[in-house]
Amino acid sequence: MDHVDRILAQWNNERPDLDVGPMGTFGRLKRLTDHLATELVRVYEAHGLTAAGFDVLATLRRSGAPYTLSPSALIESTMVTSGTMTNRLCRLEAAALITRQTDPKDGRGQAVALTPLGFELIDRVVTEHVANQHRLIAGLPPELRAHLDDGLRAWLAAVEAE
Amino acid sequence: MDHVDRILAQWNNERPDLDVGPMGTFGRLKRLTDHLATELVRVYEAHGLTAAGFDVLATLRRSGAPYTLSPSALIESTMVTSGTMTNRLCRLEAAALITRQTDPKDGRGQAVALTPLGFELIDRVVTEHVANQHRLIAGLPPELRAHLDDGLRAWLAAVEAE
DNA sequence: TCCATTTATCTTGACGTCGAGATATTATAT
DNA sequence: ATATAATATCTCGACGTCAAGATAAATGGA
Repeated sequence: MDHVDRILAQWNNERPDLDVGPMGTFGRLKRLTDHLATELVRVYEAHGLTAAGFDVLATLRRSGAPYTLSPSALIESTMVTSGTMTNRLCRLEAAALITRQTDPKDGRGQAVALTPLGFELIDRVVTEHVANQHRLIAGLPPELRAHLDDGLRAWLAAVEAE
Repeated sequence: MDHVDRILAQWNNERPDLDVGPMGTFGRLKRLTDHLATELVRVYEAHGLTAAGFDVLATLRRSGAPYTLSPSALIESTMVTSGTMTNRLCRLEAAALITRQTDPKDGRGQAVALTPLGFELIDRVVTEHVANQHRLIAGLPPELRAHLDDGLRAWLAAVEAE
């Protein structure tokens, strides 16, 4: 009988006509994600980064040398709008963690690249980030974790298939 | 080999020193939650509500007659800050979906109550919302869904136990 | 060649959120 | 009784996000 169960019990009282079974799944998903996001942000902030900044720097870092992508590619990877990406890039550029140069081949395009400073920073933060994720998932027994992974993978595939 | 698997493969290439197994779980969790949130918002917006507004109205509705709670109780239920709740309540009050009255027993406190209009609205929206959740989870086979629920419940309990 | 269309990015305005601090009220200790 | 602490809510400023539209550059067809 956790927080979500109590919510479901309230709905069953007030709206017995509704089958609120799925609401339990959605509710735990959201609540869990919120908690985890809060914990992950701690590490970013300890290094002066936001989740948004981490997202961009990590995408550039894992893309491999020369750690350069177009804004469009970053938008695609991170699932945000172009306005959001412009804003993220402006802040990261101001912090000297990335550079922006116009593509000589296509005057419309930009090349976003990690600076040495940005590379150093994201490499350090990612190491801590992964350790943080290990810590946060440690409370979930391996078998349950495997089941969770199966469910997440299947559901995500179903949702993205549409 | 989904989107998240590709990210993990990139990290394995670039940072083979890191054990990024948990990142797969975190990544699918976030990606799935983002997709689902987008779908849920469709229903709210079809009725002129935001997710924030729905959250408050639903909390009041399921609390039962007289559909009245203090801002503090709403903050507790919805896991937002006091500033956020004040902002939400102002908007809902302006839309005539709730009323705010100072508690006669305690001059510091307020009583937030659904108006008849708010009650009507949230009852209609919740019905559609639940149907929407049924639709979104339909792509996940029952056995996988049961495993997912087990994992979510256990992990949430572990995270909230700290 | 030249105009219309498409593409890539940026701009703007509105909203939701948080954190820190302000204000008002009540509770408590002396 | 009074000062202090605790509580409930609100205010303010900053940030991240989105949607819609603006700008600039490349492409393609007549």
